[in-house]
Amino acid sequence: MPELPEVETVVRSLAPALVGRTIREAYFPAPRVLRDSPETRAERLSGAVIQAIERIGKNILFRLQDGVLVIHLGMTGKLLLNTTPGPYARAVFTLDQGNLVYDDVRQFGRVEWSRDLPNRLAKLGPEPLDLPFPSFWERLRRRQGRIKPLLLNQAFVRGIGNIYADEALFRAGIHPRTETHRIGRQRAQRLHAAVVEVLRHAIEQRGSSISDYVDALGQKGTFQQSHQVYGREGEPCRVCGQPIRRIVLGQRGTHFCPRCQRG
DNA sequence: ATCTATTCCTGGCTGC
DNA sequence: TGCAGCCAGGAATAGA
Repeated sequence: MPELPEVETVVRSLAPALVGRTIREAYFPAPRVLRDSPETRAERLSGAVIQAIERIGKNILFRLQDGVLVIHLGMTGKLLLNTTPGPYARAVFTLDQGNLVYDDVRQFGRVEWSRDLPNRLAKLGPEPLDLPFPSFWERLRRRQGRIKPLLLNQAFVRGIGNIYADEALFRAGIHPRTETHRIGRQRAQRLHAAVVEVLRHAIEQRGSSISDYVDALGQKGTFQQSHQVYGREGEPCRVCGQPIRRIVLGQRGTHFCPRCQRG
């Protein structure tokens, strides 16, 4: 599952190879990834020079002269450099040197061209690694509901997904079902620090490879080895030995330690 | 406006 | 061994 650390790793692995390259041809074997973006046409992309590559939350932005190409990896999306397109290639960009293949088994991802920044990106919350605690606290105080779904809400902060929400809550010692208004300033401070710490650490480890995540060079991340709760149902907590529990919260699998994380 | 449930999609499990 | 049926989940969308 590509979340902020995985997408950041993909961007870092793409940038040296792609900045300055020209897209010669764009081909979409599975137009579903274009969703309802009729303006994303191969003719428009042909001849475009990639000026910069950035990450906004979980989105990858390719800055072109006259617009921007936005790719969201969804659940199983991969951007691969210089490979032969396989059966799940959904978009293929032939470059002046090499190629770039967007591969996505489940087609939850999307590829979208836009002249300006798409509106849905403008609606996203701030980057969690660029959000000082006082702003985080201000935003948190204005919200209702349980804390885990809020962390997943991209309008609250952008880039956190199911893995890092669970991992951050464990590190902060907060039960995922905790009502947001019951989190005081001190616990909020612990949560803010935990989010920053877990994301930074995961980026250093080049992300988590749970099922099939790899970067643009096909390399796996190693942060899954540092997971404290995600994917560890029934295994002993690394802090207290209590078995890790899994519940469904906000329609998402949620992992936590019943002893270390209290409501 | 804000929160919650549903839908999309398919490889890989599980269990009979 | 084979196969039906379920599961994973990001985010757009609809409903409360």
